[in-house]
Formats: sequence, structure tokens, C-alpha cells
Amino acid sequence: MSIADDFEKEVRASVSVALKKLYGSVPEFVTEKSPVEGVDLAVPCFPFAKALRKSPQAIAEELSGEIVPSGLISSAVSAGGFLNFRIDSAMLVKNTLEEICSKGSSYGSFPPTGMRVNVEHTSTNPTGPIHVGRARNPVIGDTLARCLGKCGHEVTTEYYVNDVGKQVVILTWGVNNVTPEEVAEEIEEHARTLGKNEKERDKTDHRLVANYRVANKRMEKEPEVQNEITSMLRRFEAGDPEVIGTVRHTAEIMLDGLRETLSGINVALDRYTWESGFIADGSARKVVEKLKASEYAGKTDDGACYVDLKSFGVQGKNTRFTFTRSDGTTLYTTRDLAYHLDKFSRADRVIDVLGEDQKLGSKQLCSALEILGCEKMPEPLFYAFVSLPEGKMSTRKGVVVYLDDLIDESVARAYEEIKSRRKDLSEEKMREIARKIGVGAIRYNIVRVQPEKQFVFKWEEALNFDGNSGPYLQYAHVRACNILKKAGEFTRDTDPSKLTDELEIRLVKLLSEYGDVLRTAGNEKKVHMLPAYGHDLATAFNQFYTINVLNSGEFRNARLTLVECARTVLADVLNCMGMDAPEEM
RNA sequence: GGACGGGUGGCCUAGUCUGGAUAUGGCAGCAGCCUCCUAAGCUGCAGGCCGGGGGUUCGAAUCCCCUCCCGUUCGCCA
Repeated sequence: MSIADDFEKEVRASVSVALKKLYGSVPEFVTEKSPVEGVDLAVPCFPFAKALRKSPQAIAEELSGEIVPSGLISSAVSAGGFLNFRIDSAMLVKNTLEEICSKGSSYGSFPPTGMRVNVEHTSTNPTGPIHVGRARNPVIGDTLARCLGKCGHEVTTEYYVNDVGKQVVILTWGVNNVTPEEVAEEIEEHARTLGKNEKERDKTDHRLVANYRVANKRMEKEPEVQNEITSMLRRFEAGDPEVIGTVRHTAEIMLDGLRETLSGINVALDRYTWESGFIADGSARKVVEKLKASEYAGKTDDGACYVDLKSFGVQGKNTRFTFTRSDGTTLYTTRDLAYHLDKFSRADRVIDVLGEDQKLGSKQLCSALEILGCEKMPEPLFYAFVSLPEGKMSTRKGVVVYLDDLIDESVARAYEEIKSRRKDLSEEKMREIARKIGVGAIRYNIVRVQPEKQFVFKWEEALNFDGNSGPYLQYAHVRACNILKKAGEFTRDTDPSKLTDELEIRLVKLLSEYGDVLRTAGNEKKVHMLPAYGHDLATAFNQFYTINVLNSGEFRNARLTLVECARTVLADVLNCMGMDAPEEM
């Protein structure tokens, strides 16, 4: 329960009492934030006007006369039909600062709920490196998971590895049959057609791309290769452990590279679940049997099985959701059903971070789960695709920016910045800080926009280190650290009579709202609230920092206490966004 | 064609679910601020028919209807 919640409760109670006393009844009313300076909570009186046959202004006037400031309410005044409340800033300051001082980095966190929440994110096909079109997924997913953890839930993050299907089989064939000479030639040719010289990156996910391309090309031209791949696929689907094993091995090699990339942006997943596992353990088969037995089931002339989802609101030319091919083998979505049943056996709440191309698939999945008698539904969190100014991202056409390249570029840019302004640091230290800043800039830039908004990737925006950016927040944190380092010893002082400046109150007010932000960002899956809050907090801190002398004078202890509290919350906001909180930069 | 999402100053963006007072910030532009805690900062100026049109309402960026533009999707692919 935050002080803001308490304040709202008191406001509602006092308005209710006043309404009852003046007019004999308590109609529904709302409390809201106000754009007016110095107003912390407002009650619009317009809705009362009709029933009471009085002007909103008069009602606000009468109510304000009835309400005596007490507790957290310091004043209640009427203005233009609104009843405006002001919070007692002394209590706000004292309560907030004391709470932050005593709780430290757990300030803003909620007590354990015992709820198990599973967040599946990233899950890109293990057939190539992660490009920035997909980078939204791990960043949103990881940030959401961290926020949910702060909300008190037991969070597990999970990557679903698609090691089944044509794509991975082609890749596997390429890894095992394409010669090093062919690979070298392919790399050269690719560079030539794109007109740029891509440097060879010594990472498995990048290296294997050439094998994959050669395999695709040869499959198109050579019938024998086509046959080999088709036969591998058939053996895979028949459950041949040898084929399944080699494909999985290839996927594992690829995944090593992907994991390395993810760890580069501070993303580590708790669990990797393999799609092939649901074939191996028979659970996909069980899904098939159960669906076949349902009243919605049907069979085409060829023998493919489907359920008709018309009555579930699924739209389209065809409302059939096919779950076996005519040869009886399962499809991706069938395995995904088994996977979701598995997830629900391990978690109370299941969240899938998905690209918007999965919308229909996700809807079909939910309907099928309903048919299977699943009581809970997965909650999808969709994000729109990232494109480049020249158009849609395509690995084949070379219209692509890899996440690894973005990270390198951003870190290099941060290194240049730090080199130009800090002559005193060692090379090693500069590299270390540049990494933190560069990665932070990327994560912030991605998570700051609402996921459903389409996103055009521009280098100058991705590498922006000013204003509404990751480094801006990190810089505010650095400033706080520096003051505290220079200050050395001081006694904490939460006496509100020493922190009465408008800028100080505004900063404290923001600090007091942190819990609400985490609740919205986590439980309501509105992850972009976090960077917005962080930016407001950093701005308030910077203003406070600029105006006041903090490390001397009669208010030294109180101001340093506020600096310490701001640093605590800034560091935690950064942490929730998977960004490092450097002590210098 | 249907379904779903987006459209907010030159560019990017918050607010839309749950209607409320002068629409949030940033970038770029202009003008200032480092004898004092890192100027990746701070202050000020300029810039808006909230895609367009109707409607509901005391009140609409927000709700309803129509319409335009952009994206995604409508596989016995994954």
C-alpha cells in the first residue's frame, strides 16, 4: 500500500462523508490526476450537477467548505467545477524517504504472491542470428519478467526452441554436407551481391548462415538434394532418433550463438524447452486424440484432421484449424498446444511475447485449448515489427541489421563518447563503461515505445545518448553516486521541514509512485511505463541537482538523504530494464 | 474482401482501456548557463485543425458510426 493509495482512500472517504452530509446520498464519483500545478488529486463535480440541480462550481464550493484537512489531506479547494486536493507534503516526504531508507533496493517491490508466472519470449527459429526486427522480443520479455518479479510473483522465463520442421532440417543438411570451400565461396558471393564487405563474425549463428544458404540453393537446383532432405524430414516425423538427434544437435550449436547475443544485452533465460520433446514424449499425440474426440472435429477427404473454430469467433475464409496432416503427422500448432498444456502444469499465469504475425495463430491456440478443457488461457503480448528505412527486413536480400552489429556499433559509439570526456580512466575501465552505456542505450530505445506501434529502425535514433535515452538515466545515477562518494559520512535526515523546495517535493512525489509504476508495468504488461517513469525521475533529479548545493550548508544531511533515495530508485529502475547502473561514466 | 493493430508540431513519442481543466516528453532549430558536486546536464524561445467527416455528452485525442493512409494476417509452413 503506497502513500498515494492511502491519500486517495482518504480523499474518497472525506468526499463521501461530505456528500452524504450535504445532499443525503453518495453518488458514484472519480478521483483523477490534475494538470494544474500544486493539485495532487481532483474530483470533478460535473456529474453531480444534474441530479442536485446545482452548478458544478457551487457543488465544489459547498463540498470544499465541508471538508476539514486532516491526515494526508492538507487542503481541499474548489476551482472551476473541480474539487482539488493537496497532499500533506511533510508526511509525503517523511513517509517516502523513511520507507526507501529502510527497504533499500526492495523499495517498490510487492510481497510474495505465491503466483507462478511463466514468460515465454524470444523463441526465434534456430536457423540464423537475431536481427533487430526480432530484438523487441527479448527486450520486452526480459523487462516484463523483471517487473513481474518485483510484483512479488515467482517468475520463470522460457525459450521455446523450434527444432522441428523443414527449416532446421535444411540447415542440418547444410551443416553436415556443405564443404568449407562452398561456404567460403558463398560468403564471398554474398558480400559481392550486397556490395559490402561483411566482416566474418566468429559466432556459430553467423557462421552457419552460409551453410543454410548453400543448402537452400542446392535443394532448389538438385533433385538428389531435395530427395535427401525430404527423406530426412520423413524419418524425423516417423520419430527416427538418429535424425532427431542430429537436428537437435545443429539447433544446439546455433542456440549457443543466440545465447551469446542475448547475454550481450543482459538477457538470460531460465529454461529452454525443445519442440521435439513433445513428439518424443507422446504429448502431441495425446492432443491429437483429444481433439479428434471433440464435437468440433472433422476430417478432410485426404485424411487431415481439423477442428472447426467458427463458433469461437475465429474469422477468415477458412475457420478450420488443422492439427494433423493427411499422413497423420502433427503440425507446429499441435505441438504448441502440448507445450501450452505443459506450461500450465508448471505455472498459474502464462505469458507469450509474440510478433504480431502470430495473432491469428494465438487466437486459434486459445480456442483449441478451450476445446481441450484447459481452464486458463495464455496471455499474448504482441509487438509490431521493426523495419528499416529501406523497407522490411530480409536476411536473404541483405536488408537486415543484426543485433550483434547493433550492439557493437552502440558500444563503439559509447566508447568514443567516454574517451572524449574522460582522459583519466584506464583503457579497461573505459571499455567496461562503454559496454554498459551502449547496451543500456539499445535496451532503453527498444522498450520506450509501446509494443503495438510499428517501429522503423534508424541508426541515429538507436545511438541517441541524449534526452529521452538510456544514458540519460544512467548519467543521473552517476551524478547521485558521485555526490555520495564525495560526501562520505553523513547522518540520514528525513525531517520534512528541511526539504520544502518545490523541486524537492516533486522528486519525492515521483519516488513515492514507483510501486504503482511497477504494478502497471508488470501485472498489466505495460512495460513502456518504466522508461517513461525513469525519464521523469532522472529529469526531476537533474533539476534538483542543478539548483541546489547538496554537499554543504544547513540542509546537507537531508539533501544527501534525498540523493541517496533517488539513487536507490534510479538503480532499481535501471535494473528492471536490464540496464547496468554505472557509478561513473 | 474479412479480421486485428497503428495514425498526435519537420522527425520520434506519452496520454486512449477507465471522457474532465492550458495535450506528455525527446530529437533537430534558435537564445542563454560550467571561478562550485561530471554540460551524456540545466533554463528559455519557437513549433499542434490529436489522419478526415459525422454523432453521443455540460465536456471528446479518449466513446459510437462512416471514411482515408500504413502495418500484420487469412497454409495439410514454422
